[in-house]
Amino acid sequence: MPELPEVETIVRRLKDGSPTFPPVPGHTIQDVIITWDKIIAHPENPASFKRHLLGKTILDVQRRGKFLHFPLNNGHLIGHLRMSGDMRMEIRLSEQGKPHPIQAYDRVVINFKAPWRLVFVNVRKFGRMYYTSDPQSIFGDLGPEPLNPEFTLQAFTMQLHSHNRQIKPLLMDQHFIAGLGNIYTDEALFRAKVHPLRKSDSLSQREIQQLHHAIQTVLREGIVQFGASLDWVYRGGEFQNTFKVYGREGEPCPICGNPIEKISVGQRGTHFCLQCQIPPKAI
DNA sequence: CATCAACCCTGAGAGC
DNA sequence: TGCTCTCAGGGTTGAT
Repeated sequence: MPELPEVETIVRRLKDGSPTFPPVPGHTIQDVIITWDKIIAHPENPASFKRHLLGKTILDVQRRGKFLHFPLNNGHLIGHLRMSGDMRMEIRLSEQGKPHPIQAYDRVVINFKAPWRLVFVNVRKFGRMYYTSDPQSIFGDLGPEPLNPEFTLQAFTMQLHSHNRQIKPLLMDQHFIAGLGNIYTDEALFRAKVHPLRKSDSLSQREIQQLHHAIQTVLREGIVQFGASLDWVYRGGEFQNTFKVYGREGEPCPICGNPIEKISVGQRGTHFCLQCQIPPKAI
C-alpha cells in the first residue's frame, strides 16, 4: 500500500541520492534482469522491454499519483508498486569486482554502466513496470494531483457533484483523484467528519471544504513523516504512529472516546468513528 | 453509471 | 512446535 506519501518519499530519495548512493538521474542502463515476467506490463514481451531500455540514460525521477516516472533520453520508464515494495539504488559490485547477490523479492534489476543498480522490490507480485514512448498512455486517465494547485475546492466540489457514489470508493478511484489509498482515505474522512458510506453528491459545502482540507493535510503529514511503515510492506516512515482510525478497530476515538468501528466498503477494510462520522441514513 | 465479486500474490496471525 | 486456514489490499475485468 505505498500511497502518495510513500511513493513521494521513494521518488525524492532516488532523485536526490543519499549518503550511501548517488542520485539516479544521469545513469545509463547497461543491463536489465527480470526475475518475474508478469511485473512487465508494457511492452507485453519482457525481452522487448529490456531491449528498449538498454543504452538509455535516466534523466529525472518524478511521481504521478502512485506511479514512479523515470523520463529517459528516449522514452519513459514507469513503475507502480501496487500492494508492497520499494525501489533501491545500491552498489552492484564488491570492491573485488564480484557481483552482490540479488535478493529474494527483487523482481526487476536495472544495472547501470557505473557500478550501481536500481532494484524494483515487490514482495507480493502485484507491481508493474512499463516502457513507453508516450507516458500519457499510462497517466492519461488519472485524476488530479491532490497537492497541486489544480486541485481547487471549486473543482473538487464540481467533481463530487458529478457522481452519486459512496464517498470512500470514489476517493480511492484513481480516475477521480490520484494518489489516495485505503489508509489515507480513512484518515482523511475521519478528519473531515464524513462517514465513508455517504453519497458524494449529498455532502454539504462545509463537508466538502473539510474533506478537501483533510485530504491535503493527511498527505502532507504523511510526506513529512516519510510515509507509513506497515509490516514488511514498506519500511522507513513514521506516519503509522499518527493514524487516528486506520488499524485501530475497537480502540477509543481520539476525539470522543467511542470505539473505532471497522466495516467493509467497496471490498476494503474501512475504519471510522460512528459518533464523529454520522452515517447517511441518520442525516 | 454504480456496485459487487473474482483475480493476481505472499506473509502474518489465528486456530487447532 | 508446526500445520492449515483466513485475511489484507491496488487495480483490472467482467457480471448484475
